[in-house]
Amino acid sequence: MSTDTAEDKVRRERRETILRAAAKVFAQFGYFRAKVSDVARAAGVADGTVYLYFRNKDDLLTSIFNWAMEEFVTQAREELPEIVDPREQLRRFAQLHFGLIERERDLAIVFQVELRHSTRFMERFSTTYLAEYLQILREAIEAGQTAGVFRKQLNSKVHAKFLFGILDGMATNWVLSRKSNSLSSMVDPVLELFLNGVNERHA
Amino acid sequence: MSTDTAEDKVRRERRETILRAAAKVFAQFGYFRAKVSDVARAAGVADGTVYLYFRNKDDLLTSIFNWAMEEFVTQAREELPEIVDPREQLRRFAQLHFGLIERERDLAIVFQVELRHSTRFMERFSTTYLAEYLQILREAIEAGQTAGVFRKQLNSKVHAKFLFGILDGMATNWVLSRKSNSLSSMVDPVLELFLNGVNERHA
Amino acid sequence: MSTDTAEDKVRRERRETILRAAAKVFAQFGYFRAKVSDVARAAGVADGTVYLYFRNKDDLLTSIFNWAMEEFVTQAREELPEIVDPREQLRRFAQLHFGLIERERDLAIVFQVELRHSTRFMERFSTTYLAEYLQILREAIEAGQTAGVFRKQLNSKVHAKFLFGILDGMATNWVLSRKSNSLSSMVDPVLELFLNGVNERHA
Amino acid sequence: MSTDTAEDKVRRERRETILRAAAKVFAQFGYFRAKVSDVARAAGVADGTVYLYFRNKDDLLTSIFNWAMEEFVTQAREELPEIVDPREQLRRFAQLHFGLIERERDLAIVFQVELRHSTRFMERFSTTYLAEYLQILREAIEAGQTAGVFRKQLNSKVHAKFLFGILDGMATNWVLSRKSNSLSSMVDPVLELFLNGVNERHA
DNA sequence: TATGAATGAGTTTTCATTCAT
DNA sequence: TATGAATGAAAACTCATTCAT
Repeated sequence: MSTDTAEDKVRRERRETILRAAAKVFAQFGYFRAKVSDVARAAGVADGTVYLYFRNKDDLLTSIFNWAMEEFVTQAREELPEIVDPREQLRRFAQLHFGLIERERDLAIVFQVELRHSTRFMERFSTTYLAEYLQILREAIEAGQTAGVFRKQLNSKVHAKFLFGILDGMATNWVLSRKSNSLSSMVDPVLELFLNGVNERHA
Repeated sequence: MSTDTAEDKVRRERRETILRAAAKVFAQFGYFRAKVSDVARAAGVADGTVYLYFRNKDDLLTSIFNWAMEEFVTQAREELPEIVDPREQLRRFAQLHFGLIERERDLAIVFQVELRHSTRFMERFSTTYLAEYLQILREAIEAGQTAGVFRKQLNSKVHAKFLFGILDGMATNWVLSRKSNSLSSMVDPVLELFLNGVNERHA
Repeated sequence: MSTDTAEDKVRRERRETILRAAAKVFAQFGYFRAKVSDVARAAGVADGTVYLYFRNKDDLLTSIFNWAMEEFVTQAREELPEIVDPREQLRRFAQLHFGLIERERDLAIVFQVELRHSTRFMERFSTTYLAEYLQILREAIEAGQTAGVFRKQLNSKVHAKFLFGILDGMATNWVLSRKSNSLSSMVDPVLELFLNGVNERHA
Repeated sequence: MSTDTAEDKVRRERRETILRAAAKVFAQFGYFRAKVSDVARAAGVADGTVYLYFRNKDDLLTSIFNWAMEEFVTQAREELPEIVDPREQLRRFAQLHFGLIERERDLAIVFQVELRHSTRFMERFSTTYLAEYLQILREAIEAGQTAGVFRKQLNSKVHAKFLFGILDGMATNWVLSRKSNSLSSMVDPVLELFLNGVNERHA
């Protein structure tokens, strides 16, 4: 407790300021076209200050990634267990996913677009957060199979990937399209499609 | 016709050599990390020669994009009309999509990963080829609705996007994952899911 | 006198702490590669504190230089007059020189290596301390000539430079070599050579 | 033969132009204060061109070092065997040393001053060229001992170091002093001192 | 048409120094 | 006096593009 001083707080806040500025600038220009000095200016600090909080330009990207993923996975792990119906779990999961994307558009652009061209990020993503993401989906699907609402013979791992693919693809589309009609409003149609696809009645 | 001399042919072939080299190099290093001289070396020509066939580095990317999209759309426009069942049209469409991705892995990496971080490309893609892609899907869906095999009340435009989202997302996953179990083999499960989702029986 | 308060003493001591830290750090990394913050850390003070005692990084180097030279020249000026034989004066001088180098290895590295690349330092060194150093040697040589133990026709100024050149060169070698067998033990062989070279018997 | 084309020659000459420019600029400003763009300007080429011939700034320094040392050692190895009297061999060696220093003042400044603060260079120098330099001196001294003109009991290795120390020290002094009265003219006095010091008559 | 050496604009990163606390 | 976070100037190095051959 006593270790979290006022100075620590100031430090944490400034770090987040720079991180949000980086997300904004990377979202606007793309990671490679963005200059560190753009980030600094957007954060209202001197160029050198960025390097007091982050090792280098690359570390900014990594940190955005970790920040966003942790927020999402933590939230999902907290909320979902409270929901009984597996179908509603999946719906809630999609809402969380799309909600975060909508709330943090800059982060989302970076995440959906900029991070994808880095093998390193993608490998790390695949083995850590994505694995966790898919695991959460899989648990819900298997719960649904156990509960008799999803067809038993479908491969929960494959269908978890399907659902991720759909949600991720739509997120990318939304992020890349200017018009920006609500992404959240797509949750119900998408889930309807998916749930129809896996529904027990259609064995 | 008579203007398409042997020299023109040589020129066209060398252009394609460079383009394939660019796809390979961009796929390996990423667009921004790839050097024009890497492309030149991979193509077996001098650095300057690249500029005799392409305006600049950016033009290489644009050209890869157009080349790949044209091949795909042309093929789809040719083959699909010959298929009667709208469900088989969709399946064939997915096969074409995944087949191209598998056959031209370098192109696919560039297309799925590198092109995505360019707003300019994505805007252009959205308004031209993607529009055409979605239009093809939409026509098949509407044909299915007319034929009474797909639910009438579903929004053909939205569901075309769904299917694109799923296919595109899976293509990205396949491209980014090392393991590379067949992508084509996923066509049937994916289509099963989608067709179940839109099937008339599940109104 | 009464102005030399306890506070002054604290100040003087802290100044020396920083100076020794600077010598150590410069010796280890070289002046240009050494950071002021390295010096501060080695001295156990904050970066800013260094600037309360020294104008800038350069002033640290200048101050090391003056400190070392003053100690040496003062000592030589005190001890040598008490020695009668000019040959023993030269021997004692060499002992003082090598003894200081051995005792203050960090200072010596800075002095022998780091200071040499600065024209400014070397000019200042040449016109002040080196001049004094050579003057001391010259006086001993001339005393030897008067006493009839050194050849009269040799140029005392030139031979003072010779001896400095030998001693300085050996000091540099010792400083740069890892092995570090005693430098002091070289005093006698060196002096034997030099004294043979200038001995009256070989006119 | 046929491999040394006109292009190779142009390349070699341009490399040397840049190397000489680097020596000049490093000599004037010191290695750390000199900018690569200063070197480029002095050589009459663009900044980037420097990097077509040298890996980095450091490589410029290394290359100056190798160039100078190779020229000296080669020349010494060629000329000395033709001289019979070991005393004249030493004298000729000193003339070559001082002659090179005088002829290539920029190189000499870099060599005597700039290179000395680099542990890396000094280690390399000590184990390669300096070792060869000392070996040449040692052979001459031992030849003198065999011929009965130098005292047998003196340690040839130690005295080779002495002579190097004297010559190197004088070279450094000459290089650092503006006045620049001839360095070559010091060869005879220095050698007189040294030869007197090692002369057989003074056992 | 093909070449590849030369160019020089552009960007990340470091670190001496300052100054509010 | 002491601190150390913030500053921003400065420089090495890269690489897309040009152009003389």
